[in-house]
Amino acid sequence: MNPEMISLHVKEIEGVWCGVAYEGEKIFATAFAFAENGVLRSLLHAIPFDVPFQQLEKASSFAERVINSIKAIYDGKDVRNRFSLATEYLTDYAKKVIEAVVLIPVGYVSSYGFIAKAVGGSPRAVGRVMALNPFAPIVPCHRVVCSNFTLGGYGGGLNLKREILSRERRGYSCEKEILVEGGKLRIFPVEFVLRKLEKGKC
DNA sequence: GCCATGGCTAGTA
DNA sequence: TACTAGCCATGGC
Repeated sequence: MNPEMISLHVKEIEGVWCGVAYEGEKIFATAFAFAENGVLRSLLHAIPFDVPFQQLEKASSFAERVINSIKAIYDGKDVRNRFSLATEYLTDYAKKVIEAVVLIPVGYVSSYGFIAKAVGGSPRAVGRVMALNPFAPIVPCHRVVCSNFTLGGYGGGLNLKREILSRERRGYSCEKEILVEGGKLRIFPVEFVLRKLEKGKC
């Protein structure tokens, strides 16, 4: 069922602009950036085009919770809030990819290719879903990198992706497998990516 | 480098 | 609708 009115709330916390598009306790899009305009643009791009929206000065407590979670994820904290996401506007394939990415824990990354092996489809298609992910960083697309542990891409810029990953460093050293819908997903310590980046600098 | 890949979108009829 | 061309945050050779 379509929402009647989507509310937008955007807030700056310690230099980072976080935003959420929501109705009741359901999230239609989230975004974060270093500029208010960037966040608003992402939100407006992601919400269903045929639904009216309003920008609120005063957010609900739910929106505050979401905004705080976005900032906590940016800070590299282990956020375990499970919000209700409006995935019904996504294709079945995008839902599968997003459900797998949500399960990648803090301190680990996976690759476009391994996600494609786990849920089906091709690495390129996974990259496309990540590029269109309306729920960044609640759906942690920053934890999806290339198979050679280079960064790949990121809507908010690769510097931002590197920044978040370096905050998520937990000192893990072993890869492992997690169960996702459709199969097993191989995940790797974020250290693999950060080491590769540090080598690249020299 | 180059090409196969596959999901998605916009344009067109 | 249905089809098609073209776009991509890739991967493998």
